[in-house]
Amino acid sequence: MGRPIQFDKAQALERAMEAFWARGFEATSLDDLCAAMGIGRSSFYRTFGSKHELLIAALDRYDERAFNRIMRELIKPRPVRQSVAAILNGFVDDVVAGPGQRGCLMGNCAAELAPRDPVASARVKQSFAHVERAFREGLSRALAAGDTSVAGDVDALARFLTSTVQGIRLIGKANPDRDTLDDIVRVALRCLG
Amino acid sequence: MGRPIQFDKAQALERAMEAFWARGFEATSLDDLCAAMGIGRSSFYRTFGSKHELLIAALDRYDERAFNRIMRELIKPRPVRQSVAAILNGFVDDVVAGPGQRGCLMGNCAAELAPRDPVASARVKQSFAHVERAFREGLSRALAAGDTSVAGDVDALARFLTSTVQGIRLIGKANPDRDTLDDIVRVALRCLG
DNA sequence: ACTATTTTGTACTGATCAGTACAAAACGTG
DNA sequence: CACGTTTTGTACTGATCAGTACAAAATAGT
Repeated sequence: MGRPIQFDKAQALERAMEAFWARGFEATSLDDLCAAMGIGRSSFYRTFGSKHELLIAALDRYDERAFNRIMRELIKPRPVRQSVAAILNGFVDDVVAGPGQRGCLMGNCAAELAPRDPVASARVKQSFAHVERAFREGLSRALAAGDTSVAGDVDALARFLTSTVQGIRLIGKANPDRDTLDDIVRVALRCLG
Repeated sequence: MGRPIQFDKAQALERAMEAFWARGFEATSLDDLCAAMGIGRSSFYRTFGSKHELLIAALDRYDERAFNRIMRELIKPRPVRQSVAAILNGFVDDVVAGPGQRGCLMGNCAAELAPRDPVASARVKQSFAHVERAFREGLSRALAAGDTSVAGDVDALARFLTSTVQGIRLIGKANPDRDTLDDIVRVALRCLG
């Protein structure tokens, strides 16, 4: 009963996530968001509450995507070193070929909003922890299965790889040059043991 | 002749740099800046031109500091591996003990302003290039002098270390935990050869 | 067709923003 | 002490911001 909703909530959230990703939180106005989502202000506030709540929802969506993207590579049946290389090279490909200079939404929010937005900061921290966990589980499973393509402290390696992903994406945002990023990946892979 | 200037321009720029560092560009209002610098709006515009010009001046100042900080360690007479370790551990110390969650001003500006501010982005890119050059020259000099504490492609190592510094500082901004950052440094140092 | 209910479009609100106008203040010089 | 010159404090401007108010529109049930 009542007037039916005329837009898809999930799709609108996806568009909002991309808008925040491309321009950041403060620089994306509500008019920008409404235009990107294809809805009016009324529908916006009724559905998403506030600009800040929308950001948090977008971060949650992004976090899920990021975790799955990494996990999908790590569970492939091959030496885990190859999986890690595929993950890092995938981010390099995004920087060079994807929509320009977006970086990582989580990294962007860490840079822009920490420490003045504790709620967003907590999501960023949580997302980094998820990425770290994905790497840790992937490496750990590989080691337990006798994979000799990596060696060393799995916890430390997972943290290092999380940092390396952020480093690559941030450097790539300022300087989207494949040679530079390839160099970074090549050296980073040496750390696997 | 005329009324004398009642503030120190260099000190005011220093304070402005710290304000941008702590809060970012958009989130730091002109009132914030004037308060931090201890001057009024008239003096501000007469001396620095605009908020954006002030940011660029602050970035230049920061770049010089960052380059010197890294160079100072690298020219010390000791295995270059120790210098690199001192540099990375120095950033970890900053994250853990310094004023909270500022990250790197250049990294923050890359995340917040690229790609919509080409002037600021160019300074960020330039600063990353300076850091890369500092590492490259330090490593290169060490190798030429027979230092066996590193091995491999000096260009690639310099790029990797630049990325690692950004990774550490960004991860540290979201999660200022010494154990995590120590792990990252420990693994990164393995990449030196 | 009329009512109750929900969504939508649009005009509005008060706050805040970067930047400007302008007069008062503080100097050196005569 | 008066004048030219430069700096300073403050009030102002128009634009833009996030969020709200409210009536019109679109449905289901009667």
